[in-house]
Formats: sequence, structure tokens, C-alpha cells
Amino acid sequence: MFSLINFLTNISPLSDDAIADITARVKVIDLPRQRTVLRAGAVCHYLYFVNSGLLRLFYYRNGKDITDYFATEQSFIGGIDSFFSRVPSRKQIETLEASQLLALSFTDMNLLLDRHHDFERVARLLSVQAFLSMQERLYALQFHPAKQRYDDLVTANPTLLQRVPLGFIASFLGVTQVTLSRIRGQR
Amino acid sequence: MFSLINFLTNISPLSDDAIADITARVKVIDLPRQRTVLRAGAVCHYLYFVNSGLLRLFYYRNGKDITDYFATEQSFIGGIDSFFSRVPSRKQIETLEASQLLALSFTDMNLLLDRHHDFERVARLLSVQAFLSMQERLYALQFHPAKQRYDDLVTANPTLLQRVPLGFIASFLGVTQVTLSRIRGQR
DNA sequence: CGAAAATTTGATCGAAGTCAATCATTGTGG
DNA sequence: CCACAATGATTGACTTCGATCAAATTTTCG
Repeated sequence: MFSLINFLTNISPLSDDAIADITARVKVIDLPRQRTVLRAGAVCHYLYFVNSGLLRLFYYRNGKDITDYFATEQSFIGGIDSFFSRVPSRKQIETLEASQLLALSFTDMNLLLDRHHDFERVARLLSVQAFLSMQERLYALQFHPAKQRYDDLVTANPTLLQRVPLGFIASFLGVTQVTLSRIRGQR
Repeated sequence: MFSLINFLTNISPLSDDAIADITARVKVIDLPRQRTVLRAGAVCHYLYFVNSGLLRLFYYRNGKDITDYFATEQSFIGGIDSFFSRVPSRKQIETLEASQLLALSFTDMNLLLDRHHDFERVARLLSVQAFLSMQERLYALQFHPAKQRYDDLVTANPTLLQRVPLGFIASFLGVTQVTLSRIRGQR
């Protein structure tokens, strides 16, 4: 729990009042591996902070499983569009390893955002960060060949490769698993 | 000026106090076409709202001019990463048509964000929107062939094609102008 | 151990890139 | 106001990266 508060205050300071209020509302959830956290077609009611473990966000396109995002320790995951707009999520979330999540419901989130300007500040800064990292990802997809995207991912997250099947990595990088297999073969 | 207030309050309500404060700080800037608004290498000190006209955000990659974003009427434009992190911008902004901009400086922005929780709320919601639209763009780049991305752009913004050179559209869509020329040729 | 899943390897295909030439448009100076 | 240079758009020939289809091999796990 402290890890979340620590993470948030690192982005922008929070009053004791806000911290107490957040702490009171966050639910701790322990899950084994391979557990669905959000099912496609359901509205996403929670935003999750990964205290420990590993999850992925994914969806199906033409019957193929496409990984959109990996959430490692100390990061957030959720069906963001569904969470904020209250429409059914096209995407699913599942644990890839046993994980401990800190969950904040939509209603609690709004309550915290209303009550605490400093919390809204943190949320704003996180959103801008998310926007900028999507920009980077778009740029990489447009200009970096598959091999470089793979190398960059391995550099940024060396353990990931050992922790998840190749196919998940491949679709996350925007290539087929066949292509990714060839890419790493040469070297 | 009212157009900006209208745009912002449409996202989330603002107090009269906040509205007055914003109005007092926004500068109106009239520019002819083909005018550089932000130069690469400079820190972006302003965030702009396009009251009228058309601008683009672009950068050079291997000597090639890459358009990143078109800002039509009633939208925002800025070197966001530079604006918030105060580092020199890699990207440039220029007017493509005579434009009227409403500019908010970094210092004024922070002042408004500090003073008005409701303004920070609007900024947060805008950031989330920006994040989600980048997601869509990433998805389109990954899965929609160039022809479809082109058709979708034309549908979403029918006038754009007449207003800007093909090369700008092409790099924005993530193809060469040669390819885009072929795409529209067939039909 | 053996079935199912994951990965690798091979052969072929296709969308888009590159290089290069031609054609069209625009805009400016004599 | 026309001519011509500069810029923008099209077309052609060829290449390349990654996709697809298919089979073989390896790994995982009940």
C-alpha cells in the first residue's frame, strides 16, 4: 500500500488528508497467475496499481490475440476508455504471474478527484505521461524496424522475455510471432 | 476568446472566477500563413488554442519533413513534451493558413492549475482524451492499410486535403508521398 | 510418457519504400 | 503579364521487410 502512495507522491506531493483518503479506499487484491481481471464486454470498474506480479492488457482482432500493454510492478493498468466512459471494454486484462493489485473503483476515484485537488494534479500528470509514452510508441512503430523495437524492449525490460510467451511480446511489438522468432534467431 | 471558454466548459464546468482568470491571461495572436510559431531547439513557452486557421506540428527525421499533427479550428497545439518538461523541442509548429491563436504561457498555465481545481480537472480530462486518441492512432497505424488510413482521414476531415500539400498528409499518415499518390490514383 | 502448446524454419507473397524520371502547378522577377 | 524556375504530384522499375501458409521441432505439463 505504501508503494502506491510513494509512487503517487513522487509525481506530485499529496496532503496527509488525501493520502489517508486514498488509503482508506484502495482495495488490496491477491490473484494467482492466469486469472482474468477484466473480461471483454464488461465495463471496467477499477483502475489497478500493480504492487507485485505481472499482467497484460489484450484484445482479439480477427480471432488473433493482440497484447496491447504489459503492466509490471509499480505501474497502472485498466481498461482506461471503458473506465472513464462507462462503456463495455473491448479489451481484457489477465494476470501472467501471481500478482498483488491495489484497486480503486470508479466511484472512489471520482470522489478522490473531487475532494483533493492535489490528487487530481497527480492524475493529470499521469495522463500527460501516458500520452507522451504513447507518442513514443507510435514513433517507434512508424520508424524503427521490428528488430530495433525488440532490442529496445529487451533493454528496457530485460526480464520480460523470460517471463512471457514470445507470441505476447510479438503482438505487443506489432509483428507476428513468426517474424519475431526469426529476428531473435539471427544475431 | 469565448470559443475557448466554451470549448473548456464543454469538457467540464468552470467557475466564473476561473473563467475570468483564464480570460485575463490568454493572449490573442494573429498570424499570416507560413509563419513559424515554435522553432526546433527552442523551449515551447506557450500552449495554443486555434481560434481560426490551420497549423501543423512537424519534425525532421533523416532530413525528411514529418508532419506529426494538424491543428484545425477549435483544437490545441503545442510542443507538449517541451512545454511541460522545459527542454528544447525537437518539433516545430507553423501556420498553414492565416490563423488566430489563443496562447497560454507555461507560468500562467501553472498559476491557473494551482488556483483552480476545476481548471486542473479540464486539463486532466483533455490529457486523457489525448492519450486515448493516440491509442487509436497507434491501432490504425498497426492494423489499417495506408489506403484505409487515408480514407478515414478524408472522411474525418474532408477539407484538409484541399488545404495542405499531399506530402504533409502522407507523412502524417505514416507513408511516403509517392505511396499516397498511388493510393489515391487507383479508384 | 505422450499430447498439446510454443517455437523455429522454409517457401512464397504483398504492401510499401527507394530511386529516378516525367508531368503539373505555382509564383515571382524581368 | 509572361516565362521560367521551383515546388509539388504522378508514374515506372526495382527492392525490402514483414506477413502468410505450412511443416518440423522443441518445450511444457497432465
